[in-house]
Amino acid sequence: MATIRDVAKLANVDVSTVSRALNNKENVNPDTRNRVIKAAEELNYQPNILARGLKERKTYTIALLTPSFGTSVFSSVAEGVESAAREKDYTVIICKTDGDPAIEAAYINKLKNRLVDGFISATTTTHSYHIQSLKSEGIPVVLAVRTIDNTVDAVVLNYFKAAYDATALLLDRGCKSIALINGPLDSIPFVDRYRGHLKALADRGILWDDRNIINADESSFKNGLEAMEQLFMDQRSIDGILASTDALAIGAMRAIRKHNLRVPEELKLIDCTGNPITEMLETPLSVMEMPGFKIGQQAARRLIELIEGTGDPEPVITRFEAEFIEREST
Amino acid sequence: MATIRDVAKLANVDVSTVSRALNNKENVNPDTRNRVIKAAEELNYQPNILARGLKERKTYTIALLTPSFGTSVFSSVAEGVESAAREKDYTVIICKTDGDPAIEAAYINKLKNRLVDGFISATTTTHSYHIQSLKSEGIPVVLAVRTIDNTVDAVVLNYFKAAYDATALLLDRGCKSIALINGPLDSIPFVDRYRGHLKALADRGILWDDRNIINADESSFKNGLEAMEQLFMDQRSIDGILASTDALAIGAMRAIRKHNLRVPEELKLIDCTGNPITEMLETPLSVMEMPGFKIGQQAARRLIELIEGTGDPEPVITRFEAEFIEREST
DNA sequence: ATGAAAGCGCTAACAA
DNA sequence: TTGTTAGCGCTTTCAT
Repeated sequence: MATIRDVAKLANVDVSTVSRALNNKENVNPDTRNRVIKAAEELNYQPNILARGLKERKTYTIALLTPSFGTSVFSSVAEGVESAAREKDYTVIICKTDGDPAIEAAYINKLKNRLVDGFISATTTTHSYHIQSLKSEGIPVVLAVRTIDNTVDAVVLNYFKAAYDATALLLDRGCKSIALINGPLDSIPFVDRYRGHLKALADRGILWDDRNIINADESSFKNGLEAMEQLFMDQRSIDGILASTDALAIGAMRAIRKHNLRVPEELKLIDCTGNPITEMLETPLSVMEMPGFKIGQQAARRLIELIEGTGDPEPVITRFEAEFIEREST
Repeated sequence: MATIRDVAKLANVDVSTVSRALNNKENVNPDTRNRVIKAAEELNYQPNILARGLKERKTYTIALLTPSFGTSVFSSVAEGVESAAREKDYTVIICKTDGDPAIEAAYINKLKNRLVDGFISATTTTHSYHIQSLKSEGIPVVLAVRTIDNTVDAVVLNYFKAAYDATALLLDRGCKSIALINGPLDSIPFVDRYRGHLKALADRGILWDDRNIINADESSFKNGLEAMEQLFMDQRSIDGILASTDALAIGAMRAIRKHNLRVPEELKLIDCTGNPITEMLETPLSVMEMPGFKIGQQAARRLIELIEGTGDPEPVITRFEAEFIEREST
């Protein structure tokens, strides 16, 4: 593996000149620069990123903290992060935390010491202690999917509007009694959806029934299924469902199928996340699609701005809008 | 951020002693070691991995080359890799290649220069040039999901047996005419499944109909759907389907649903991959489950063996067996 | 415009 | 057992 020294020798200059030439610094004779570049090419020289990082105190790598990759919006977010990072010639380290604060803390503690230049935290969970402390140590962080407060950069969906619009749409389609299958209210995205749903109802002068709103402990298939079963048990004639996430929606669909209700004739459902999988189900779901890829991409771009000191030094919260995609559940 | 020097100063020893004490080397006085450890803790000292890597020519980082994370077995593989790597205190860099050899080559070229200690290539595609060249440069590589040949380490499923057993099972359940919806035959896993399927048929003395075997260009939802439509168009009375991957199976189910066939009464289906999502579908699929997580885990463990020079120096191909999980499609 | 030299934080060979 | 020292490959003052 060729080092800067080999290039210097071949080009008949000092290593410092090679460094200058290859990094497009001022004050290097065009001829010399060309000679250096040619030598570098000839030797297929690749700078040692460790050595450079040690000197520059910069690694051109970022860490992505995320609970999992599987069938959730986080896989799209991860793909977006990777894509934007690669564009800028950054590399991304994955840190699967299972949503466990201890694993998150261990990762942060290990990596912040000069193995990464910054962190993206993509999660819906609520604890924020480690993120805050990172922030206070001056290490660049950006949140994806959720916000904490206005002091830390974040890239999220306009959850409020997505839920508002979905509810309004269900109403427009003639639904008389709509239920919300939501996640835990200790997470801002779920709170916002809850509020959006209620506001849409209120704006139409509809009184809501608390029993039609289920804030499950967890956004999972099982919880979606159970929530729907509970709705059935209550014997009320729900004809519209707003599900906050894919897992919740898919779980609900399973219960609906078991009870032999026809979708969308007897019951309409809108899913507020809409990963690609929702298109492939036996009953393709109508969704307010959350652009996970774009969110990841923007989070990475913003993080790199923060790292490189370009762009707005003040925290910025970017909100994407969901797009309604009508399929067969409405 | 505390450096080794700070620790040395606090413990009143030389930096080399600190290094020895913290790395559990021989020949260090227990008292001194304790003093050093205490000082390190007090300062929350974390060794600078770049500096150590520069010296040791080792980064404790591995690269995972994979086409995508979304709804495919690769997300499980990635989770397995991350898990095993974290256990050994390694870190993993994700390299999403979209299956594009050029992106793969770019990643390899960038990272092999001392940013990673080795590579895991998780893909089903067929080209292997870059992997071979890595191997020939003496850089540790392990394949996951597919094999190339016996010269490079790999962790795979026993695809042959999975397809054989699934076919036999369908036959045992009374299917008279079974179709195989498979991926492209330039990929070893698909070839093996093809052979397993045929062998099971042959062992029962069943003549197969070539029209019942569809080797799609790509393992996608769309191809699964189209394959199934084609099977319907041929007007033959298929009563069993063996689908090689989730996407293919889910696509097939969509077509089956459209044609209003009852599953499993009129048509039984076994999916040969079985990611968690297949459990959540409206018709939960019976699967020969491919343990993606375990495969990723084992690939990472083997790679670390290779990196650290422990374990068998000869290439080893590990084959996991699929497990039949009966759900509602059989 | 170029070279000499220091130093990033660590490990390890050698000396004491 | 511990300290001294060199050096990993690079960037960047400071001289020239």
